[in-house]
Amino acid sequence: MISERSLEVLRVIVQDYVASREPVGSKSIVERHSFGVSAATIRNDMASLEDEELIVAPHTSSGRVPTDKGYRVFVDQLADLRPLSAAQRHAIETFLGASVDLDDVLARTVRLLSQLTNHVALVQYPSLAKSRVRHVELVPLTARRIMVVFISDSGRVEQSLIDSHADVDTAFLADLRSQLNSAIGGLGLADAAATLAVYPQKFAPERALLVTEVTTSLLEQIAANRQEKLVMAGAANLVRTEDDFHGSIFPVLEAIEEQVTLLKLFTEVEVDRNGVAVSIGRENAEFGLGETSVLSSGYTTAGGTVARVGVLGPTRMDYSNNMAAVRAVARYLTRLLGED
Amino acid sequence: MISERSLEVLRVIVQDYVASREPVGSKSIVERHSFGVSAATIRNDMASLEDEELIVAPHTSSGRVPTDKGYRVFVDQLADLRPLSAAQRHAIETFLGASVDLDDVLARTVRLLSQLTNHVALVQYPSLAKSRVRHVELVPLTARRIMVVFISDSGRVEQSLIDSHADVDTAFLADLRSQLNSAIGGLGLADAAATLAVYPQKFAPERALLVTEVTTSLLEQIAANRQEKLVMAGAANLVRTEDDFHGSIFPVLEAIEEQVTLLKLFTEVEVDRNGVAVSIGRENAEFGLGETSVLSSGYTTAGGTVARVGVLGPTRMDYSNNMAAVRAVARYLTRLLGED
DNA sequence: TATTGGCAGTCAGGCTTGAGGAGTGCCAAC
DNA sequence: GTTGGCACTCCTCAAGCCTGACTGCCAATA
Repeated sequence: MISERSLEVLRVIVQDYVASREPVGSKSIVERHSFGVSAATIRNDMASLEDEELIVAPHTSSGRVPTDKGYRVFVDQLADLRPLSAAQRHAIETFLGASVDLDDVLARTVRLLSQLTNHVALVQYPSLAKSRVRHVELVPLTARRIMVVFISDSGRVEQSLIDSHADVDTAFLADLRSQLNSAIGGLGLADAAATLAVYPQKFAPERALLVTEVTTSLLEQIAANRQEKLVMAGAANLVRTEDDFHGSIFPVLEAIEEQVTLLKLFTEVEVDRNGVAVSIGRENAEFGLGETSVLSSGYTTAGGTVARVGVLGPTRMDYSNNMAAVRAVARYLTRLLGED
Repeated sequence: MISERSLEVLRVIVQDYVASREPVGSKSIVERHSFGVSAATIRNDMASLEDEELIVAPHTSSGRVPTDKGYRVFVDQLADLRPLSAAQRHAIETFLGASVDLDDVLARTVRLLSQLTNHVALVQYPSLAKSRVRHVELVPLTARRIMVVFISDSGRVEQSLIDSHADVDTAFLADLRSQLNSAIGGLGLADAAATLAVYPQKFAPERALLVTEVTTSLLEQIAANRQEKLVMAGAANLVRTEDDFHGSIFPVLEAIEEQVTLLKLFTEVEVDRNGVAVSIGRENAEFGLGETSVLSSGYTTAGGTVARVGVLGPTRMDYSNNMAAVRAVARYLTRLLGED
């Protein structure tokens, strides 16, 4: 059984190690914190923490370092989210408040978050998969060329061009547009796709070809964009913390560019009591990220779709501060995009 | 005066140094290449190359390493663009050929180029500033909300939403749309902006407010997007080549995320006889990129606007191969986007 | 005049050694 | 349960030494 004081020892070990980058020993603990007991007693506590595999000694007779499990206990039980400073809050509001469209908001968000935490920041675009059709627009550009625009209620806009087989009847196109909108407007993407698949059948043969061209284009947009999208910033911070990675940061950078990996990580992890999900070290080993931790939180758009925003850094990071930053940014995003 | 053979010696020094990462000495040169003279003779040649500051010895009694000036001479006079392998050509065609819209093409391009060269690849979006208005679309979404879409002839599409002061008259909106298109369709952006600025004056007071809202939104889109855009991939390669950077790669990664810097570099450099611009080492010092080289080439879109595509890596890189890759990709891009 | 072989001098990098220091584990005493 | 003390372990750093690689110069040669 782990005593109350032992957990307190774990807390200061995590804190001191994160701050100093050096294994922390019993003596330095009694010097820097007022436990009211001697170093020998701390040593006994450390021995039981080591039995529980919460800390480990890199080599005989060195100070101790938290294990992944130790960080886990720290995050779950010991860390209190340090509230952001007034300056930080102010930065969030002024920096994000100034943005206009969705692309802009998310681009600013990653930059801001990477600066707040000094780590790599990630933002997931609102999922198209879970959102609904807000509007479809067909625009004749030239005699045969049509632009097809698809707008979801999460604010994403996709467009593509089609070159029709024959000259386009503008009046019919306007008609088709409004028909399409009443047919699939408001539907979820899966339903919309199902509807679109059989849609051309209703039309006379001479029209069906054009309609098929349009619906095909829409289906492609829906399908191609089921795949999620991610924005990233602050890769330079990885280099700064390079020493925290036992091997090279090469695989980490690779994993980051391979967005699929991160999206999976982002979506798999469960949110804790603070609304922040934390995945630590070896928990990410399958992704080539065995020495990194990922913090993430969700934000909600007007359409009610949820996406994630988070931070990735070495296991040895300041969880208190970073969790608070992630949570604050996610909340602000929800406020900004939700009232839309 | 530099003899013909001395230049040949410079060539093999560059080649061997790029390949081996080690300073190259006179002995290894005669071993690996058939100059038909002795090491002592090569030493004399190397002495004159050193007088001209084309090579330098990192320390007394070590082999020589090319200087920035040496690389410059190599690139300008000695490098022949090694043609791409059949596999590489094939990769370009299949990988880029499969893409659909502009975003997709450019996203694939950077990834491809970074794989072909094993360095950081960069692609600049076709400049909005030099392009023309292809089409403007106004879409009523709800009673008061309008989506404004702006399409340039370079293929870029921008959109934003406006919340109108009052309910929107749909018929008038359709009318306004066609009027706007005939007013600014085909104009360059500067002209379009000038026209839009005074456009609302033509309307009756009860209409002017709505028109102003629309034109303001369009002007914002034009203004906000004069600023260029850049896509990047392959940052992990920087880490792989970390040893080539005397200091840290931190400032390099920072400079890369600071797109303004790169855009300046991209546009300032002049193209050489091969259609590839090369900026070497200290030539980039002002950008914090004193140890990197940037290769770039231009591509042209249907609208005739020119943008750049390129590669960034350590000064010690395989110029022959990389210049060829950049050129090939740029040419393919021109073919792909030009026929649009 | 261009080239060559030889030789002395220089320096980086790797290896070994030894001293110093930090921290533990254990034990006997409180 | 807590404490002080002591022996032990192992990292870190600096110093010293050796080896190998390469140059620069010179006198001889074609």
